[in-house]
Amino acid sequence: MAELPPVVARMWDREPTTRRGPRPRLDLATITTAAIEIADTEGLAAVSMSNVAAQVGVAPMALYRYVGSKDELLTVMADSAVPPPPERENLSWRAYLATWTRLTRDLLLSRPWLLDLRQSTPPMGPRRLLWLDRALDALSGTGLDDGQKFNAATVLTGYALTDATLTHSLGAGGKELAARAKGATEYGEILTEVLDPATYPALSAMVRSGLLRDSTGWTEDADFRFGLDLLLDGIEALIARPAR
Amino acid sequence: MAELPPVVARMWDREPTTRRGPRPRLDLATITTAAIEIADTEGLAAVSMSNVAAQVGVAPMALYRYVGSKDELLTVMADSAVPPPPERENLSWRAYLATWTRLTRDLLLSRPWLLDLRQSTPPMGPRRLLWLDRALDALSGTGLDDGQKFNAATVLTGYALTDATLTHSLGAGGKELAARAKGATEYGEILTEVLDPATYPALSAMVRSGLLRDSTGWTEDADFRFGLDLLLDGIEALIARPAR
DNA sequence: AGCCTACTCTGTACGTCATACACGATTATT
DNA sequence: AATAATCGTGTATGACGTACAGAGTAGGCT
Repeated sequence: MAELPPVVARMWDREPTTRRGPRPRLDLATITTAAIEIADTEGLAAVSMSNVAAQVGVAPMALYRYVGSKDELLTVMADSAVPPPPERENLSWRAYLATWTRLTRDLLLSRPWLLDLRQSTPPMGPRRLLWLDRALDALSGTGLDDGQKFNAATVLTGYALTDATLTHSLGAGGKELAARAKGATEYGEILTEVLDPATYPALSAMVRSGLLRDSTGWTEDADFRFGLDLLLDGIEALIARPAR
Repeated sequence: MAELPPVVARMWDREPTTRRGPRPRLDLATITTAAIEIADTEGLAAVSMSNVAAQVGVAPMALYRYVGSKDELLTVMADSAVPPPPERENLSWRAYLATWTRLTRDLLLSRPWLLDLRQSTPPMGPRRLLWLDRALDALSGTGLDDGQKFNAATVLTGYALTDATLTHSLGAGGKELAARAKGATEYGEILTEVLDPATYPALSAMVRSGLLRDSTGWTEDADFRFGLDLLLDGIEALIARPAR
């Protein structure tokens, strides 16, 4: 019976139940909720130990009774911010994974600070693992082997992440940029300004033909579906293939 | 003629050439190189304005003559750390994009701090855009429209990123974790310990059947190729399709 | 009942960080 | 030669993460 790292133990409520001293006035969930609320409203930068402590009405150092470090808090946040995965109903694997991926992306767009939170460890929280489980489960009747299923889930997660990053950085990030510089500074205009057609032939042709002028048209939902179908087609082809 | 945001102007050497005061003792490139060297050897956390300034032999505040903020420095680093893309030679689009994606992943693994550097703005530096250009160029004979080409490049980038993140977090990140807790704490063992088969049926079955026991076997190169082929198959199918 | 001990929260303190500001030195332009 | 812009430095500020010591609290033991 291996010993769990402390964060993991806390995330899974594996702390010993009977304790000695004064009854704790908080629990990890309250702290996490407060931190998430701050991140939602004021951004990840505003999530400081002081701010979180103030939010739950406690001295900053009190948080360290529940969390080993700020990094741990962020790790827990990254899991707690995730809602339960969608129900399978009686969807085909393909339909299920399509909404699974879409919801992943929507989550990342609704809580963009999750994008800033680089996970330096693989997912180990209950909620993220639940999502993973459901994706694997959806593929269970397909004859894929474990590694293939796992990789498929990885690819879909990655796609949601990339798409969310791009969409968000062209939306909000673009506005930040535009605010910083005086003139009109849409992404496309910057590229037009800067690209030399000789060294960037394909890209500058594309820019000049207008693709990036208005950020709609390639940040649209249709484009997300396009890439998603690409991936699902690939998986489908793999399933149809005899063996590896 | 739009006005460029200051970082962009600096990255593209669009600064006015004749200046008044004393001759600058540095330039952006030296600073960036020094910062990258620190990040390579001591990690991104060691990249502080003080450290970078010390590395180039200058007072911390001097850096602000070349860079508006630390964030800007990181943005420039993220571009400068990228080598030139591979030559097209006479490779098929598929072969080219395969090595293109693989090299992207290899770069991220060799400079893992790039993974920590979340880009809150779309790529605007000369080197990253060069990679983008080459990917688009490789698809130029395929009949895909601009949006499709762009999305294809996005998907491949995202895959490289996801794979690198996973591989890295299971390699180095896993070791960090194991160092923090006393016992043997391989990822698989943690999951075995923590997962309830009732609520995590698919995942716990997979874990118990041994997939994640040794991290080789699904961090291997074969698995990278697997996902990559998945994506390329998808793109190929799209090309073969009559129209959209 | 009463002591011990583990645990909770607080206050203070330290080192690090990004960066604002004012200054003297330097150089191209007038 | 005078002006004005630019460079590098030194100092200062406020925020941050967290180490540490201590005071209060309550369960487990005798």
